[in-house]
Amino acid sequence: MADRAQPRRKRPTMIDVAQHAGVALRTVSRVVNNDPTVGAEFVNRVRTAIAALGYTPDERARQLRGRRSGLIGAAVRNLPAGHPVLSSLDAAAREHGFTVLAMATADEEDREREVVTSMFGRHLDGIVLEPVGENHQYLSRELDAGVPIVAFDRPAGGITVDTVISDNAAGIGTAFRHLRTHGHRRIAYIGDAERIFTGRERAAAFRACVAASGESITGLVHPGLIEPARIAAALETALLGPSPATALITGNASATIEVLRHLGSTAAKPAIVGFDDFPLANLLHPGLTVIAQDSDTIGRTAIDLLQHRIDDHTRPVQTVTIGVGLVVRGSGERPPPD
Amino acid sequence: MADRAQPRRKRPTMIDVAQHAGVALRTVSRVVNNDPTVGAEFVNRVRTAIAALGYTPDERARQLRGRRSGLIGAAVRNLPAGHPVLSSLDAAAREHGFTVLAMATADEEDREREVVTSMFGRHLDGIVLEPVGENHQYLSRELDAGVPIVAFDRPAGGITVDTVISDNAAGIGTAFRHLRTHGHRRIAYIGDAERIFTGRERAAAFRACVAASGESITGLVHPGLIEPARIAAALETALLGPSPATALITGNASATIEVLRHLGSTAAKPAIVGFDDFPLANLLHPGLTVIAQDSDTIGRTAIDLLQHRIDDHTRPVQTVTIGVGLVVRGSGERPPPD
DNA sequence: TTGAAAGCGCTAACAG
DNA sequence: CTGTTAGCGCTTTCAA
Repeated sequence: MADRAQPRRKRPTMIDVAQHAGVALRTVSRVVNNDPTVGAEFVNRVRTAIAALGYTPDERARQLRGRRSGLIGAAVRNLPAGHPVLSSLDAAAREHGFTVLAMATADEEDREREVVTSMFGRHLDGIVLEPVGENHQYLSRELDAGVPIVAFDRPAGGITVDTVISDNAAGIGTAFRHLRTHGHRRIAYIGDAERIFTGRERAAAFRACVAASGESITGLVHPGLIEPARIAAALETALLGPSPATALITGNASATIEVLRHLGSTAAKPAIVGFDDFPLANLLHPGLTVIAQDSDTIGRTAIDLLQHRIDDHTRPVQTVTIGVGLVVRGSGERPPPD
Repeated sequence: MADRAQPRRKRPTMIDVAQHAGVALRTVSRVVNNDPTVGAEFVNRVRTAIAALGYTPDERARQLRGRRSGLIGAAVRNLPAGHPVLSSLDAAAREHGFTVLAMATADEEDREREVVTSMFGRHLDGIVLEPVGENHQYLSRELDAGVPIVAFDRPAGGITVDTVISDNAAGIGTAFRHLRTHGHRRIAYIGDAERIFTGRERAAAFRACVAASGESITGLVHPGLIEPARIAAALETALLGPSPATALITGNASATIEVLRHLGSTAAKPAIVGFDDFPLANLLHPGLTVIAQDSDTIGRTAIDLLQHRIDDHTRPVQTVTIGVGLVVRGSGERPPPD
């Protein structure tokens, strides 16, 4: 509380430091940037003055003069709710000497645009984007200007950028075969809407699996919004029809949770393999068998691609597909009722 | 892929736009900032030039000249792992016309300092901080300079700033009374280390509850690191001693999860009330009864305090305590064995 | 209503 | 090794 009321003191600038130390502006700049060609005596004087005045460099001015900012923008859907990739992005970026500046797109296209535009305006060293929607043409100008951009989780539409995605088809295939191995013939899929890239890919892969198995697909595929009523209806169709499913594949973590919630108030005990792992999946009874994305590798790969693009903006654009794993915990190994 | 190889085109500046439109620099600036005192004809010419060149203002230069940045920094422990407050911070900030720039402190003091210093250097409009460690004296200079800072979840040590915290003592009290009401006499606490503020507050509140109840406290209070071995040992002491506990209060979400995990491989079925709610708490059997923090109100309050501080940097510093709630789901209503 | 010129705080050429 | 001098791209006095 001390002196909050005193006249807002102006922050000292490099000039103030130079005067205080009795040296030229340039010398202060050299000391601040650890230029080795400064005499020990001068370094000392400047350091003392900096400490005395409490000087901190103004990043805005510094960068205006055209240095790298050391900042990578991460435009992600949500900041909080289980964004495992963001933490590995952050860790990997740190190892490359970058700081991650995260902003949420709230899964809205307009918001994404605002966020990314604001990042451009700040001249960050690069941008990692979890694209929302289908059209990212608005990025093409910056792309041409050489701004490094990497997309992850879903591709950016209408532009060609380095991209990191999970092997969704392989994941669905693995889940399907796992359930078949455990004796299931009627397997249903409940997942996200197909206007979302991952929802589309996973539903398509599932349809291909069913077709290859020779089963009739009727009543088995349920893409759509993740909301209680829709999920309840999908479950009813899948589990109570004339040729009911004995096993489920859920298309993402939200779908899994909604399905489990609904099943909790039901007698039905289908086998379940969920797409996406989540922290508490092993506390359930039985534990939830999942297809786990390798979020750590996704994050690291995104940063690697960005670093390469920063180093050479002419290198060929690359799409990297990251493998997924099956984590067996019990829910996917329940046999079908005889 | 089109033309990635072409010579990196320089981004157009305001001067380029002015030349292209055949007007003065100042006029372009006026148009960009929606200054109404510009002739319609000029506005048109400038707008056309902007579109033709794909001009975007350079925020760095803009802010260097001393405007508000519209950015609020959020220095939080982790970006991903269940940070509910961050999302409400983001939402509330947006309503105030701010964008949240989130950076992770990784719960390391040095890292926090780096992050916050970098935020200062960027001259953000304010900073919301989840403090790490005990000493935040290094902030006092900026504080005196009038930079608005708000702490949440834990107080910042050694400085006086607006603060938002949950009513930890009330939460523990509620949990304790709830378990007593359900017949428990021996209630144990397993929580975070006491060098952490919330760990300290909750353990202290728990001790006070036990003392008030007249029970002996021996073997009941277990603060410390959240790691399997320590939790296992604590559980053993609490549940298998000469006067065993029949109910548990866990000090935070990590502790709860570790406790549940351990109990899963055990015959013991104590009643449990966890501090902190988490997404899947209601999928467990029985559902987990928790003390839930009001993260939404915490986030909104932090932004409100920041806004007020921005509007008037002389106003008295304020600490706001946010109430917590009891969510009954089953685990906390188990009776003690007779 | 529009324009010319002076900086914001800093780094980068170029001299001394 | 150190100092002087231009700007970076923009906003802002102050004139026209």
